Amino acid sequence: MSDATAPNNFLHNIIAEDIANGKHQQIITRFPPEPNGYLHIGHAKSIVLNFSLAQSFNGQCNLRFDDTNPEKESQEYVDAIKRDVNWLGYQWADEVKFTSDYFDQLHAWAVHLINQGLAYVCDLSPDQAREYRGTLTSPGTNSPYRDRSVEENIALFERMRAGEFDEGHCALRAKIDMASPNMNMRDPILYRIKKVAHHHTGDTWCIYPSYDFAHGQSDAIEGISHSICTLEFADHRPLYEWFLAHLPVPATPKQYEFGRLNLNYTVTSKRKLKALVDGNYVDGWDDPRMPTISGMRRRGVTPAALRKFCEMIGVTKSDGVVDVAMLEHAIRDDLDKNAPRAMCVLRPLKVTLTNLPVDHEEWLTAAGHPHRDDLGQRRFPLTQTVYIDADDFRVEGNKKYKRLVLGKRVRLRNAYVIEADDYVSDAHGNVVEVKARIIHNTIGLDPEDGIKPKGVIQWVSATNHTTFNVRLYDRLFTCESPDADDDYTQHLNPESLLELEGCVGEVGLAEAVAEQAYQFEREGYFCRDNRSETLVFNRTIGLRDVWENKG
RNA sequence: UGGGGCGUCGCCAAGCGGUAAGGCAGCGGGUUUUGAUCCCGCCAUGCGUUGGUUCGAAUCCAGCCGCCCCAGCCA
Repeated sequence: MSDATAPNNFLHNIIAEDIANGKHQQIITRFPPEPNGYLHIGHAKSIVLNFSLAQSFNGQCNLRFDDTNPEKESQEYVDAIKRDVNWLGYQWADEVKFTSDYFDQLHAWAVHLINQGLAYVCDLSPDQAREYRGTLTSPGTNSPYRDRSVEENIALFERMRAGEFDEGHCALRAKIDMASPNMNMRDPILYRIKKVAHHHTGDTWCIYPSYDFAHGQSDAIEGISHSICTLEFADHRPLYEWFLAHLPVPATPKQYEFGRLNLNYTVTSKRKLKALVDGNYVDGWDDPRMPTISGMRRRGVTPAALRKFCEMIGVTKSDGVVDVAMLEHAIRDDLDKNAPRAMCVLRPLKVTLTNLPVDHEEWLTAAGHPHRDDLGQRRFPLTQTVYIDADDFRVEGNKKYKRLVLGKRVRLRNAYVIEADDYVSDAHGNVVEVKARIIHNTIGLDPEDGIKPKGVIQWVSATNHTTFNVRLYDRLFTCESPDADDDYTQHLNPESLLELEGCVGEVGLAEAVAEQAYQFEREGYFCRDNRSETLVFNRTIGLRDVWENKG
């Protein structure tokens, strides 16, 4: 990444020290999603963290699918995740890895533990196991199957693998300490029976390793130097280390935890996002209102903006809630610098320029971007009738209103200053047409009579333009912390999507490429939708607007 | 009432014993053919709290208080 900086977070410091004191020469990190849903902005934080850390130290970052639970996983998610990581701007080292690639090794290590007398097949049902586990404040009780002989355990585990038992009939557990104050050490499950086909290994297995039994060892197999995960796994670290200490693993990776991202006004729980999709509250995982990477992409958010945001928020172990305003800032910051400008009228109001002939067609040019010559120029025609936004005309103005007012002047952006002389209204009193005059010799110049316009408004030729629909998005939730409420759907914003039809823009917009950002001047940033057959623009985000904020 | 983690400006976050960076938001002003951008200025005598150590503490020690996570054969 050209914008890859060296964010100095505590993990960066730890790695720098490990290199300085010779503990590691080669830094290898990994991003290990379970393919059970689409990636969201919380994953983006982890992706940027893992890849940028590796880049900072000339190391590598692997992409490993933590696919130990075939019931929830699918190839669709695998494909989507790879696409999203690449789109964010990262390329993993070597080929994509799967925890399921290590199932043979993991199984052999399970047998190793049994042979060491450190694992046993337990016949307790899930319910019974819960009772034996004890509670947060009281120790558990040893399973009655805990002292089976090595031979019996080997035989039973082999029968589990062979499919002789039903799901839930038994499980392989580590023999650690049922009285441990750390719940994870109370004889955790190593393997459970799941007679489910796996998206990557098919029906080769009917027993699958648990997250705990698979993760650290997979890290060891890949030579991961720093295994970074979120805070809720901190309690698993002793177990992670226990496996590495009791197994003949090729390396000893270290686990470090950081605080996951929380964003106000949005949900970042994969479960809840899936419910929004399944409940048809949104138009799929890539609905532009979703905080998923694919949703933000479709909305028009750029990879650079997301990376910038991730660097802005930092990485610590404290769990806070980041203000979406920070995300919005990162998006505007990138788009302002890179999006070519164009004029677009969302709610067209006809303006007849009475002192121009009916067939007038004057081609004007404007810079593609106010500060970037490399973005070229654009051309559009000025004709006798043009459209301006209905909000940009008032019969009566006031000191604050800086647009067109009857009897007053305003500048048509990139064109002439005009003065409104009259207007036409319909039966309901709505203004349907404005009659105005151009002030001659005002392109690039102030009126010769010294009467300057108060403001500038965008416009589009009424006879030569591009017509399209525009989707205006607002935040999906009206409450600041929808994630905190199980009944979060009650906080859904009924006005999160407003589709405008018959919007008009510069002629050049007809060739807009999907996902390519534009700034529609005075309105905001938009990009052509990447799914619609017809011409549709999604509003990524509006311009920062002091006027609006003050009502 | 067990274990783990965290508490610095409205939000995020530097700081690691020498007298509180930065960003976001906000406020005030300047430039501007986008009420945008850009530019300038303002914004924590105080770092959860109470004591202690020290010439000196956000930083060290002790005690409180508050918040988050853990009792899936989920990850």
